[in-house]
Amino acid sequence: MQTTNTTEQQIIEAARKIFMHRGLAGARMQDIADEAGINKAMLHYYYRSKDKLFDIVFTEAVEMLLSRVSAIFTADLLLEDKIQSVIGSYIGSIAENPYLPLFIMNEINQNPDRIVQRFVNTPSFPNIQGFVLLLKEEMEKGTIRRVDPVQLMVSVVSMCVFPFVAKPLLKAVFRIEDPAFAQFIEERKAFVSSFVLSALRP
Amino acid sequence: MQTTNTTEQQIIEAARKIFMHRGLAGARMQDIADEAGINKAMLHYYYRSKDKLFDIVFTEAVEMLLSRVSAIFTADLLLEDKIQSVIGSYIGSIAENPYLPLFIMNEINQNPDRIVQRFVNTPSFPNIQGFVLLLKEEMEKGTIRRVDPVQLMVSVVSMCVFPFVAKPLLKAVFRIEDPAFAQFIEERKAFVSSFVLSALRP
DNA sequence: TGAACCGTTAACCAAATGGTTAAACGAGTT
DNA sequence: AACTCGTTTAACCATTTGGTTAACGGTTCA
Repeated sequence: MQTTNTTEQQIIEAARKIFMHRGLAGARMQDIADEAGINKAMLHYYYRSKDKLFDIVFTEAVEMLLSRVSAIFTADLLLEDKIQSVIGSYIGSIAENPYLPLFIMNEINQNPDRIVQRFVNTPSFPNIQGFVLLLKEEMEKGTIRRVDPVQLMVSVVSMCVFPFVAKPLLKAVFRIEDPAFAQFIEERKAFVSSFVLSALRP
Repeated sequence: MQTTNTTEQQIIEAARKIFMHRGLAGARMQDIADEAGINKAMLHYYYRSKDKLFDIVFTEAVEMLLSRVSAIFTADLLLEDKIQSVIGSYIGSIAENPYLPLFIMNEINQNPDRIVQRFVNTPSFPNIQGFVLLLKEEMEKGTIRRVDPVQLMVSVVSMCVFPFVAKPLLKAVFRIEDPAFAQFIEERKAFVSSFVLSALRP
């Protein structure tokens, strides 16, 4: 993300790129070194081991993803215009880092324990409770249909994130070529928000 | 899946299990051999190389996933009761093989070319066109709201599949423990169908 | 000038890993 | 009993890979 040029930074950036694309098991220390344009020994000089280096990249990635989820569930929306802008910027932010979700999903599945530890001290942990209450209020008032709040939240995230996770498969099944896929994503911003709002009509 | 006991079958079953959990890069031939309870050399005796063995497992998996997607987009539904049963059985079938989607998404991302070749000769390739026409008819008639058919289809698949792909993350974020997660999935069947139907109300 | 220090590198090492091979095994067959 | 032939195994091999080390080079500072 940053553009500093210190060796440490170069290594992290290279590691991020390689780990995100190939995963922990698929990444080679040599590839990371090459990507950073330095000697392999430097990786160990700055970050003792492959696991240590991976942990840094992974933690950072989780942080990034969670802060995005947080943003979407930040209170005082559900006002029709707000939900539109929030979903739009959510999809937009994933589009900037399309490999992030699959990377995280995959590594968490490989080693579910890792995430638990991360969570203990992650500051940007999504505040679910607030949003749930807000939803319940609206249902009480009758402004939206009664639905399970958690199911709803999972659905919104699903619709935003899944297209990126499944991109190559979707491209193949729906015969969408690459410039068209970008447009598909762009259109998706409007679609998802109107779809959700429509489903919530009382 | 099958319960035959021939060595060849045992190997495939073991390979399926290991590859699905660890991916191509993370899987070790020794682990597969151990899982099958045989010598490592047997793997090469029956299936020349790791890649060949992986291809078989992967192709089979894609077949499985696509046939499920196909099923959901098989014509003459959209009748309220039918959509409910189709989505229900779709989610149910994924629940029987919860690692399948993430496995495929991930491996396709690692090597997008693989899927293209597979597709040429896959019999159960989803017939999108028929479903799109059906949707357009209904929109014409005014029985459902006007939406982009592809966006809709992607949304349905997203809502059904994503919870399995993101399971560990969802469990952590929403504090759902394991028995409760199964119930969450069970409830999801009804939720998704009613959510979709509700969103499509004219 | 030269010692101390940090960043950097080439060469090296041990373990892991995919793959091979030659021999052994075992059920038919003659 | 001996021969055949598909199956199985232990031992082995070459390469890859994460990690280490010793030396090199520049900068600082006394």
